Amino acid sequence: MNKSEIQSEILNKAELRELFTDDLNQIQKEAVLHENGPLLILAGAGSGKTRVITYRIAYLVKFCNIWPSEILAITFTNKAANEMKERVEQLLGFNSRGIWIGTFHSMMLRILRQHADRIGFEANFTILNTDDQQRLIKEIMTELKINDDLLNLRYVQNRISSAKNQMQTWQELEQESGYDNLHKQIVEIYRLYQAALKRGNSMDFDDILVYAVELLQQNADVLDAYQTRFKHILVDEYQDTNHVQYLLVKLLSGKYKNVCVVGDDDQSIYSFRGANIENILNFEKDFKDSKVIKLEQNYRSTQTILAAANSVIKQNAGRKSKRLWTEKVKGDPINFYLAENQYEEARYVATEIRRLTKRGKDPIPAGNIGILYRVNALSRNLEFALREQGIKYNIYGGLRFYDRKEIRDFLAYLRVIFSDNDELAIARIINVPRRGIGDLTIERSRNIAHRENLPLMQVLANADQFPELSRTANNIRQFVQIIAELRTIMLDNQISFPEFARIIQEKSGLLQELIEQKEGGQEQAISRIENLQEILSDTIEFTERTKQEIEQFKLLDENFDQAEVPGLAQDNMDIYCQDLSLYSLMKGFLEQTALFSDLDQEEAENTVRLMAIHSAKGLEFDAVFLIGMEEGLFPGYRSFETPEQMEEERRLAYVGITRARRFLHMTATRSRLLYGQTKYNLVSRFMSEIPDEYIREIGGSRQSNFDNKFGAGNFGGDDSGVRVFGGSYSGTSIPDKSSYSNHSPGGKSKILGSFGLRDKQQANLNKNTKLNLSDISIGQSFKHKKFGIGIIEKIDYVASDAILTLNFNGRIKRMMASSAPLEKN
DNA sequence: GAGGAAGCCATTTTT
DNA sequence: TGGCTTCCTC
Repeated sequence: MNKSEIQSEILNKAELRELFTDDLNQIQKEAVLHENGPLLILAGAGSGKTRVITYRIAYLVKFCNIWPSEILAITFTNKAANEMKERVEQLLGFNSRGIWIGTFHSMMLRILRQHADRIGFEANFTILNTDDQQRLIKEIMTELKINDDLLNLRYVQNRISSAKNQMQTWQELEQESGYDNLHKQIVEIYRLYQAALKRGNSMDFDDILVYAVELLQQNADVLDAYQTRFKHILVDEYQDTNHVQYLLVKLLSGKYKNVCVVGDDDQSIYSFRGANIENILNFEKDFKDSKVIKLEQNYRSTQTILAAANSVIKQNAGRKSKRLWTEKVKGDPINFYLAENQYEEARYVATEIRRLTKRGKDPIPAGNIGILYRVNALSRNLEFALREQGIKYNIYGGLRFYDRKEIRDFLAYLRVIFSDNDELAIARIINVPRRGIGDLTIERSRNIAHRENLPLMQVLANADQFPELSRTANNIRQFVQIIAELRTIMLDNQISFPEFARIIQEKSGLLQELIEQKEGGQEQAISRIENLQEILSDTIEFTERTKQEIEQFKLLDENFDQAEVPGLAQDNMDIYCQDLSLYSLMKGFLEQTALFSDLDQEEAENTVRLMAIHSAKGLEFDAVFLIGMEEGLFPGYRSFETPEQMEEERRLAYVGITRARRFLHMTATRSRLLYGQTKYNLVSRFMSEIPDEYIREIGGSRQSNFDNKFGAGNFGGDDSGVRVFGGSYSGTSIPDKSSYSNHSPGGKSKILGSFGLRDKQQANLNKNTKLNLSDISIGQSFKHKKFGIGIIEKIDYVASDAILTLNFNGRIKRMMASSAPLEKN
């Protein structure tokens, strides 16, 4: 959107309408102007949905006598929320502060803080992040002495989380099925976990939504207040909402029914974390008399790219009917490159990127190029090749800033200084850096705290009074001393928050430890020190922002009659920080870091961006590289189990393809070294779903795996792929032999055997396969070193491998034939 | 309680 | 392959 076009301060209503007409197509306009009643906007990829939402908000305020504070707009991420705020402000031409724009979590948290007492919490309850959550669950499991191979931490965490997403309490989960021992154990962990959270006056992320629903369901007055206040509710990315979120939308919109949801069922890619595609598919049933508007004109991609995306996604059943179209040019064909191995694939990507950025006419800026992949592990090979070509890049995803150890440690110090009773935080840092206080001491101190009903910090402060702690009392005193000093500084309130943060890093010894590691030659320490500095700038930024926020609220206060503006008086109460004291700032900062995984990270300046396809949702690039288009990788081997999962993979492919504006490259390899194993994957089925006319093949046919019976041509003896590669990319050397170390001639001939597998389902020539595929059959029994005797119930053939579903005396396990430690019984 | 060796296991991610 | 956990020894 052109900023200068929208100097809305000087626009009267007629002119604004004019502007609407200019900027929106007929259908978008219809969506914006719809006033009352439920509205479903099915917005295809690149159809301008963000524009529609922001215009709609502006329209409601400007033309429909709706106060900003009567609007609730829900986004998928905090980043999206900030962008939306900015764009709405541009349109409105005045402060849009009163509008509640944010994620479900941040908005519901705001509500919960106001009414915490109604659900049995103190108003200053704390939020557990994923890490805290894991530690707590682990503690409980250790206490229960659970060491079952099937009950690993992640699995339990997932089960609890999905129960919560379904609004299932542990009691309800318990009733679900009675006799399964595994199930019982999960229920028991869930029960103890909830009890521990409650005891600590804390909740996890999922709880925020669960408790919000409870609050509204059980308190008619509270529900009525919010229903009355929020005359309009807008929800973005509705296809990725889960059941609890659905309930919240339903509850909050109960009075006026002015709920507008925007989404695209074809882009639903988060079912693994409880997103329910049915929410969007059933919207018309759930909300009576709803209007449906389809945005089908794509403003992003060339015809070729869009046609390819359409032909892939149309393989899915059960979609809302829609057909994206574009007025854009036909554009370049999609390049498919079949590489020998992952090194070549990476080098192809790097060379092509260089070519795009350096081309004479109309070069593509690096910042407009994205490399997307199904699994983060694929980014590693690319890094090397990109560096080799001197291409600047940024990797998104993987370990996030706030998940880093040193950052978590620092935040834990903040929490410990802030509160006496944050047991998880204390346990985390009491021995960081090393102070000679081990697990046993922590455990004992905790027991004392629970026994004596004292905050843990006070037990530590009086360590010498408890005989159990006498051995380490000296070390504990050292720790208590540090915290006490820091706390005094906080209460004295004489220095700024950033200064204080720096002092914490020094006094705690965190910084010193890293400096010593750096001097000892440990490379990682350098970036860790940088991260600690980075968080200092976060505190500076946070202080500034808070200052502004408080001022803006003052301004609102002076200009408006509190009684007149719905919600103003209330909102004034619940801003993060009431003042700029250290205490207040710390409180606000901790709250933010709990919810904001990436304090809307600065967009890196003009660098190529690497990320998992999931993270690319909502983004677009002039040129996109989709790498690793291989069966077993994308679609991932786990998705072979059910048609639903396969459809989600296909939606993911659709999302990936539709990120591209002009150029799209898709790549696969003949042999891929991943997780320490070389695999010979078939080219992804998604490639075959794109008609020939849109594709230009380089280095090999994408169809070869499917129609080539005996490996003639592309898998023949010569390395034609390499020649094309080496020949057509000037400036690149032909890949040296070392690139091929994983690809022996023997390996090649073995690929041949896997061709017919899809049809015959029995060839077995893959050297990785421990079990002979042609020998196994349903009903056979095998011996597993851990689980004992198991019987094969199901065999799913995948590429040159197979997923076996085995029944070990009632326990169902799935394993890959190639790697499962099974012996014939 | 610390540190090293051995074993284990690998999606996707936001809040 | 490599990052993380657990087990074992000092």
